[in-house]
Amino acid sequence: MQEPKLQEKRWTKEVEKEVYSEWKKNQVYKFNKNTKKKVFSIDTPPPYVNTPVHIGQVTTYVLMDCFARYKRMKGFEVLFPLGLDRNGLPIEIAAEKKFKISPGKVSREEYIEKCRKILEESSLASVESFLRCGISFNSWEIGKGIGDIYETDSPDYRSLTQDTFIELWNKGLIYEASRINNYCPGCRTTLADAEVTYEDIPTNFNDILFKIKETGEEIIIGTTRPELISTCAAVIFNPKDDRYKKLEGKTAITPIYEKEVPIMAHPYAQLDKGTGLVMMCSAGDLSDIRFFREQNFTPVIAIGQDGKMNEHAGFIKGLKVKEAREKIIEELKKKELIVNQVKINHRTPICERSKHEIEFIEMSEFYVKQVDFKDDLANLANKLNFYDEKSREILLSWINSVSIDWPISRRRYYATEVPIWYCKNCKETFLPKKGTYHQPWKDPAPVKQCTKCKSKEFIGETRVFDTWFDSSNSPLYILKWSRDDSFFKKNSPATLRPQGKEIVRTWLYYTLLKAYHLTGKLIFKDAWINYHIVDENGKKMSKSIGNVVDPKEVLDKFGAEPFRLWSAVEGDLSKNDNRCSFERIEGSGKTITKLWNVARFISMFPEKKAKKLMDLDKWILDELNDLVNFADTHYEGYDFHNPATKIKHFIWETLASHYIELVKPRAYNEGNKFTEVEQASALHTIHTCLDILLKILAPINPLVTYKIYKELRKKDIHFESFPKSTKKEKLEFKTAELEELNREIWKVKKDNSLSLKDSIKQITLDKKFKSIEKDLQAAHNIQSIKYGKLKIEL
RNA sequence: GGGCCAGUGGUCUAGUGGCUAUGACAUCACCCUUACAAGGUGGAGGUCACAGGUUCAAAUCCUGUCUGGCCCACCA
Repeated sequence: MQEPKLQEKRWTKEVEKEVYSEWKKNQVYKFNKNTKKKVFSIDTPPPYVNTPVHIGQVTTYVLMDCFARYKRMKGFEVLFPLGLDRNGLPIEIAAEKKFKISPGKVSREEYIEKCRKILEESSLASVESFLRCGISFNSWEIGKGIGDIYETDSPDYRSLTQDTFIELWNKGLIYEASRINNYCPGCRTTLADAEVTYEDIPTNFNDILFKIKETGEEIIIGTTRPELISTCAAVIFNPKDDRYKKLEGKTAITPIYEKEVPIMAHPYAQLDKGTGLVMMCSAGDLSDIRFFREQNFTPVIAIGQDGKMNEHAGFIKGLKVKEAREKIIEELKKKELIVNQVKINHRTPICERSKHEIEFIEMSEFYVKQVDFKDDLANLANKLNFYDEKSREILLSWINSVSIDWPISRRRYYATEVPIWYCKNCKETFLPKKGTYHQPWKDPAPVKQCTKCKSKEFIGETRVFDTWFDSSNSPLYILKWSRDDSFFKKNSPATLRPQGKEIVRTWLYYTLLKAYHLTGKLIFKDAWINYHIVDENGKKMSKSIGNVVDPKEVLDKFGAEPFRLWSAVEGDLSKNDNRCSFERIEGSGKTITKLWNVARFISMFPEKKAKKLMDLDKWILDELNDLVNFADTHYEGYDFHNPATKIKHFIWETLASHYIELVKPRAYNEGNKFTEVEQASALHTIHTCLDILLKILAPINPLVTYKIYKELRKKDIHFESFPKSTKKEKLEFKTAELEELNREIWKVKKDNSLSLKDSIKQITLDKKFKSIEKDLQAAHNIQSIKYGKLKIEL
């Protein structure tokens, strides 16, 4: 026996800092491009830099780190880069707020400059929580190398985005068209359907009087959008609706505007909704748009890009949509044209980001074809492995619902520019060469002279890309598509895409779509879709409720290891939301302490080679072997929850309470009651146990296992290989039986107010325990043992 | 409107037909036991959301209801 090799009495945050700082300094997880090992690649979600990192986000990165570390121990070279998302609206909005600017009022250069100012301040502050959690990203340095931190607004990344555009353009998969689109007045830009959500918003349902031109009779039409009466192009009723059959072919006159419109039968009108009569306006909602396309009506757009009514709206011109609605209702009331008004909850499309109500406005945008490829995409979705399987449905139902192509151009500034120039004279389009970053609004055109009309003047495109057009490149970027062909060829598809379920319809879908267009294949094999960390009461964390937990607070209070263990133990994030409870995180800390103490205890004993193993030692190694198997198969399927729960139980119960208590006397061997061979078996086994335990726990708790292993073995545990299972031993007794026996003895002593070290005169045991009788006798201080039905005599 | 998932002691949770329903946290009582009071032992606490059905047997299977969460939808 000696002094414990682990000096510190407990695991602390200070030791954590020592460990992760050392990893960062020595770049231990750097990606080796020339490796001979198989590559396991993780297409990590780039966090948005301008919002503080959320506890849920950190939890998902911790789990990704578990995957990465496990794969390293299984002999893979792991590509695990950190990306930072820096494009798009939130940055612009922050800049507008802080510097009181808006597009149009300042030059584009100045506007972009202000965005960069905002980005400088946000810098890498958000990354610190990742570092403190011991996450094994390949690099903590920003760079272009494989595995380095990348930024989505770097010229390197943006040029790749432009390259994908050029390639898709050349393949004929992109076209420009003028269509009615989702438009967010708050963000002042077109949105794709994927960026629109719905909310029930209370609004008035107004019954309005229209006149029939031919007969002079009045009809009643219900609508939530009276401000759009000026754009009404038809009145419809359901073909099965007998009430209105007589109106077929007649003409209705719209109130106030006095416009004559046809009345027709059409299945869009539902019998039981409102009065059964519907006024079809251009762009009141999506069904209107479809109707106009189908009927070949020319839409009249009454709402401008500023979200205000335009000249088509007549007397309500210049008013914002909501004001216009109030104004026209007032006017209709004055003329006694409203016969009824009811408050209803109307399912209203809103912008996912700014929460403004969506309007439908016609604009010219670039589109990526997707409607024609729905079947191919569904096939692809069926080939992708989903963890958990039920998440596949989210993607499939989204693909199924896609009805228009993907509008990718936006009228904003801080984003990747659409790389096109136009001949000023004949409007011929010119795309640049791939490989460099282009800013057509300020850079000269890639050609000197128009190939068609010989003009020498060009206009650069001013529009930019949807941020999803950028984000959906991430796997192409990290695998060096179009940059390092041999690397891409060797390592594509990527292994894993981990991401939140709420961005299945955007990030996951668009990534698959783009990679399919560009490569014809799946771009990753596995998709691990995570649910959310919610607050203690199961409510979603949100800024407005004020229940968002800052990961720094958790790390300051409890440290990384309790947090990491909690992340794994708390629940399976691929199946359910998990609740964030400080009490539970703190509780996990006790397990870390227990582990530390077990290791400290074992470190007091010298290591010995065992000539022969005792049955008790065989038993614990067997138990651990089961645990190795269990962990290995579950880790393989990205399940760390079930193994973590079992490992925790093993540490507290099987190992600490039962095995160590029983083996102690033989390990100490005071008074030489045991032979040298028997003692050696104990000393060998406790060290072997600790080794294996540390290794299976290393992916989950890298800092503490690293430290212990380093102190005892002088090696980096994370580059050891994952333990392999061995043959099962044949033992007379089962684990549950042994544990029950111990409990029974402890209970009898306790009931008789004896100390645990007090002796027992005689015990009668089942014969199956014969092979470990010496250990039982010593541990429980038994004077004599007989065999038969259990009986304890004090 | 359609679909999916869930409902188990105060809280969270395991349990897909079979002993007295698992475990954790919290709570209460007792105990310094040669690594660990950030420990140990023991106790209290549940009509398994509700109603009906299938079965020798139901937390578990079926039907319906209620509640919560999510996804989709052309609801004026």
